[in-house]
Amino acid sequence: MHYWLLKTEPSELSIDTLAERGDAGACWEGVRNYQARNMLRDQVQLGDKVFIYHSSCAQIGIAGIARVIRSAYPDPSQFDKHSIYFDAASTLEKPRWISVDVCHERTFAEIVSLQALKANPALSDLAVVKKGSRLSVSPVAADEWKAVLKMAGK
DNA sequence: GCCAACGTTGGC
DNA sequence: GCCAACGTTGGC
Repeated sequence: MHYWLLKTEPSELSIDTLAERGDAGACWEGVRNYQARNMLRDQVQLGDKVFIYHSSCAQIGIAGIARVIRSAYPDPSQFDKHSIYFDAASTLEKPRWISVDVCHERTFAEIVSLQALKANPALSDLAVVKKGSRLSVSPVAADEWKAVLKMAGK
């Protein structure tokens, strides 16, 4: 099992919205970066745990935990002409973009802020604390996972 | 709204 | 294949 960090703008899909979906979970769609796509396709596995990170918002940071309930499959939004994620160059036979499904596991009592993440020396390698990091999917080491849980309390 | 960092595009 | 121009991301 591996750990990941998934970025989302809460106005698009927040940890609260994810919680409302319950066991059905949500499709993690709209990843349009090849490096992130490759990780979704090749490495993210059923049962993996992910941190849900809120970006571009009032409270930036890790908001909670979700679990992968369906591994790599073609991102439906690439075929949807009405979606902002529509990609005319992608075909059913050769889909270009990949989704996974995740379901909510836990919302932290308080968001573990980016500031706090940056202040923790144990997390200096976390992609999200690095300047210019734009990957929407990034790996989290087991000890980093534990360190964040500790910061979240309990 | 600003701007640094990064990714993609396209002319050559 | 190089690289300048452009677009996007995302923290501040």
